[in-house]
Amino acid sequence: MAERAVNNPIGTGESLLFLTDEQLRRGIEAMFFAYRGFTADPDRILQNYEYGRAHHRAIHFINRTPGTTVNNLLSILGVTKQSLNRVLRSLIADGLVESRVGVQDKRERHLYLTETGAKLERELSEAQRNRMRAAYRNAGPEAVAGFRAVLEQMMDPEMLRHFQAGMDT
Amino acid sequence: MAERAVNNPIGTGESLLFLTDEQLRRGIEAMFFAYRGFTADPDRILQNYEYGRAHHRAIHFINRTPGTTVNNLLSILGVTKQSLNRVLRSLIADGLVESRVGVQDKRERHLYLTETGAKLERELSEAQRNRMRAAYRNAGPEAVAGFRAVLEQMMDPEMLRHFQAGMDT
DNA sequence: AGTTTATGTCAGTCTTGTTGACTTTCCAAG
DNA sequence: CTTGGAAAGTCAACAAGACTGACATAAACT
Repeated sequence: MAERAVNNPIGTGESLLFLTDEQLRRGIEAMFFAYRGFTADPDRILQNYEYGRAHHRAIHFINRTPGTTVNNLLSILGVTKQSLNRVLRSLIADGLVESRVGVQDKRERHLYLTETGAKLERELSEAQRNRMRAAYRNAGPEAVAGFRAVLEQMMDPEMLRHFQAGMDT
Repeated sequence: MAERAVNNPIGTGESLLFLTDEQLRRGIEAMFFAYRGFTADPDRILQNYEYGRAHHRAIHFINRTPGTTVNNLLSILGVTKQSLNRVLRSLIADGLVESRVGVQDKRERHLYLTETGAKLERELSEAQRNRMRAAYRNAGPEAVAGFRAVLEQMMDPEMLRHFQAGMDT
């Protein structure tokens, strides 16, 4: 087994993985450089609106789960409520997000995109999807499955929970 | 073709890719959540040293290419020199990085990790490699190849250049 | 000699994260 | 029923790390 592994460092067959520090380092740098590309297009667009990445994240997840509460958004984004609040305040003031007091629990605020908010969301996600689509196409179908599998394994358990929660919506 | 594509959205066979916005959205969120996991361990460690992610990045690439110049580091990291300078200044002051005046071109500063710097680098990269290794193992060999292929496709051309430059070192 | 390049620094701003203190609302134990 | 704590959200102040712009120095190039 050890011998086969040496001959097939990251073989595609039935061999086990034999991973050198060097190969792992390349994976790490791939993540670093790719994430830059991943955020580049939305970042460019956001400058025209005087918003930042934090606004993009809020808009994305409010769009994914309309009516989500501030608290739920907090645990998804992993920031403090004060930090998120500043972002939400500006989005609400600018009329991109609507905040409705909860019916059952009046402490909660349920968040929705307005038509303006949905329009920005589409502009941002279209740019990001175009890049993702191009990457998927050029890499091929098997690569996409592998990409998703490794990324899932890289998540912390709670992040994985949030990720999978978005599957059944 | 359209029919087969519908039946095999991201088939592994000879079918072309048929990508719904929903599938692309999952890929986008996978990147978001996975990047958090990717940086979680180093971030935790860095708190003990009163450093941030910016210091980690500098340390990583100085370790990858010892003797690199400030200018080269700038184009890899994609930040302004003022921003990088603040980070380098503190690392040099704390004795983790050494800056040597260039021999041929005395305007250049060549950067090296000291023994202390190399020690922190090992601590950080070990944590990050462990996570990457675990993700690779759980996802399997074919997944790793796909992961790398998609990430490369996601990079901007200049990032890809820097990424590939690190292959032959 | 004059220009460009590589680096460093000062000052000021912006985004986005943090902690601390506060209000409103809900719920449950006495 | 009341009261005290927990939960959700808001306001204020601060810190890290990015940015721009201006300027300085030294070395290299033309």
